[in-house]
Amino acid sequence: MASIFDDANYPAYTMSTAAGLLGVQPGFLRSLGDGGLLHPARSDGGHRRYSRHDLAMAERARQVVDTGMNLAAACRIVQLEYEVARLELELAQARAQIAELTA
DNA sequence: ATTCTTACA
DNA sequence: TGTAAGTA
Repeated sequence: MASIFDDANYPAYTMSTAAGLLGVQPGFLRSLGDGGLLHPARSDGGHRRYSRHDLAMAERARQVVDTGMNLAAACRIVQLEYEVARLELELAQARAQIAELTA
């Protein structure tokens, strides 16, 4: 049985844990939020709580920054990459549905 | 005891 | 950039 702790969207990681796992500074993670790429959940006291999905996005952003992009550009690029991936999936599903209906 | 967040200077 | 005050 699936637990909410298995959900990639469950906000399980504190700032220091997330930064440690990714090998980045806390400030980098925070700036990804300012750049509109991440919207981490908050604890009752206002501390950021990152999900595995947040971590995956942050990791990709780090890669893009490493290629020389500034932070704002990296946030935009990763955001667009994510949207393209989502649209590709949606297109594939739509095509599969068409194939089934026209069979 | 230390880290994290916001606010403000 | 740095400090302060409240959290976790």
